[in-house]
Amino acid sequence: MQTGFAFSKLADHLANLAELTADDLDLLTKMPSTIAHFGSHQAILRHGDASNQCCLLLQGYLSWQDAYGSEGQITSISVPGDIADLRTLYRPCIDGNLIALGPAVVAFVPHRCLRELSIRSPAISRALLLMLIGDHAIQRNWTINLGSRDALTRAAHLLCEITARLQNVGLARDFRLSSPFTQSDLAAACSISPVHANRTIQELRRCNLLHWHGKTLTIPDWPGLVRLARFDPAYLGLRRRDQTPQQAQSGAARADVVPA
Amino acid sequence: MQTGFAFSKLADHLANLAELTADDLDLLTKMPSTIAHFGSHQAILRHGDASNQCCLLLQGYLSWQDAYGSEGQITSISVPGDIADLRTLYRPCIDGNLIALGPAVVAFVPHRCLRELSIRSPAISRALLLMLIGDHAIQRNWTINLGSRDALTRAAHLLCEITARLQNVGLARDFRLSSPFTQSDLAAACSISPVHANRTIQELRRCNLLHWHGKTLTIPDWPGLVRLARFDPAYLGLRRRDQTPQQAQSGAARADVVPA
DNA sequence: CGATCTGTTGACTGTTATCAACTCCGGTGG
DNA sequence: CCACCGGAGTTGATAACAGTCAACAGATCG
Repeated sequence: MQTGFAFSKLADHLANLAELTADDLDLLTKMPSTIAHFGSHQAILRHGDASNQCCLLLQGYLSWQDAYGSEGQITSISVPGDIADLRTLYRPCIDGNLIALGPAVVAFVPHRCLRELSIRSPAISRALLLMLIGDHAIQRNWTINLGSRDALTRAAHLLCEITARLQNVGLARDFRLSSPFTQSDLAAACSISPVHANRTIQELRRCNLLHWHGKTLTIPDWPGLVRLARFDPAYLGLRRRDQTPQQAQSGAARADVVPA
Repeated sequence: MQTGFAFSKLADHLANLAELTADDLDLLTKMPSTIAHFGSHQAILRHGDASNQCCLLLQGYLSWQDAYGSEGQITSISVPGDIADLRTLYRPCIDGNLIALGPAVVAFVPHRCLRELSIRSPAISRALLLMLIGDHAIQRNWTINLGSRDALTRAAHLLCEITARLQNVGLARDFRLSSPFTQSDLAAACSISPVHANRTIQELRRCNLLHWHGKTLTIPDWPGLVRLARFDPAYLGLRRRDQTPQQAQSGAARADVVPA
């Protein structure tokens, strides 16, 4: 399903939300954009900025933080194929700081182009709207995560979410994902202290649910992690288009989840 | 700004999001709906339900909870004029439980009618989209609230948000609001235990930031509460259409906020 | 090859959860 | 009219989870 052009991850993501035709994909390839590279913890957008373009993530991870000093709370994370600031297409104000977690490659697309694209392709217009709704559902799930889980299950749930979203765009198929972010980043996303994040990760390692060495992270026991986190991917709202063996395994794992 | 018909609060809300003409308001008054009353802690929608209508709140409060047993985490609260399940208009699946906090009056409007309305009035279509984006922003703010504040400031921030949103539709202008919900409800919304919620409320009372007797709640020192909670209403995304004395006071209070 | 960032560990503190008992209030039925 | 009942609010004692401080080890990079 790798289409080989810069927006292939975005195409995967959109195709998981709505039925896209070859014409729709063709329109995507012709979309003009500016490619930019960012270093770890570099700010891409800052609170109060004006914006007339969207930030499409091609490689790496981005995070929204409410403060860009040292350890501002992370309110969401973007993976490749995401449009991190899609909402600015509809309300062009930046109420947070968009920070790269590790090196990242992004494509800036003018709002104007996305609006033209929406007019020419109802399917893409619909997919963008569903992407917005999906972001909302993810945000609601973060509220649940912070509100009703302890540090261990919170971290486990976050890892499940990131992995599932990566698999959605063809990454992390073997439960091995690049992890350029630091333990402090994980702490900021789970709202725990960096020290406690460290101990939490050690606990996950001890349970053989996580290997994290250097900049690679592997999940040796996906069903186990899913069970611990009580992770149910339904909220991601994906059509689960291409059922690969890995996704079948993930599906089987889901059946293992103990009902709340 | 009370227009005197059933949807007046919705009209207020929409008008705060986009410029509405007399024709737009006229279309609203003609919208068919079914009125229903719900008792305290009664479920309006349940996880997994199918839905072909939206639930517009006329009176009272609604909450989304992830479990409807006893004390499931509350992920958001609706005030009059809100369409609690607006997202089902775009993706018709219910991923949570919609519960009344105290007695509530709602109007059910078929999705079909809202879609026709959107087609006939671009302004209302736009306002609905901005309402969705606004809900998203509120959700993001709940993530921040749970992630970066302690019990006292969390409760204070929630009170500020509810008050500001009520004022947005012409309620609680004198910082006196009906509070049919229990301390346990507040606890579920702040993700603290009911016992600790009680102690937190007492602390707010001791600081003269809150009077809560019976089913009425008053805020004697709005600037003080805003300062404690570091509440900045900007995220609500309102056009702040009708500047009343009370709202002017609120604006002055906002200037008092200590920068983060 | 030192500077700096990240990860790791131990000791201590503090906020919040949990448990249990009790009060207060509004309603309900005898 | 009163006794009773259940839900909500209140209080104290104790325990668990997580935050903070401080020091050090290891890696990475100029």
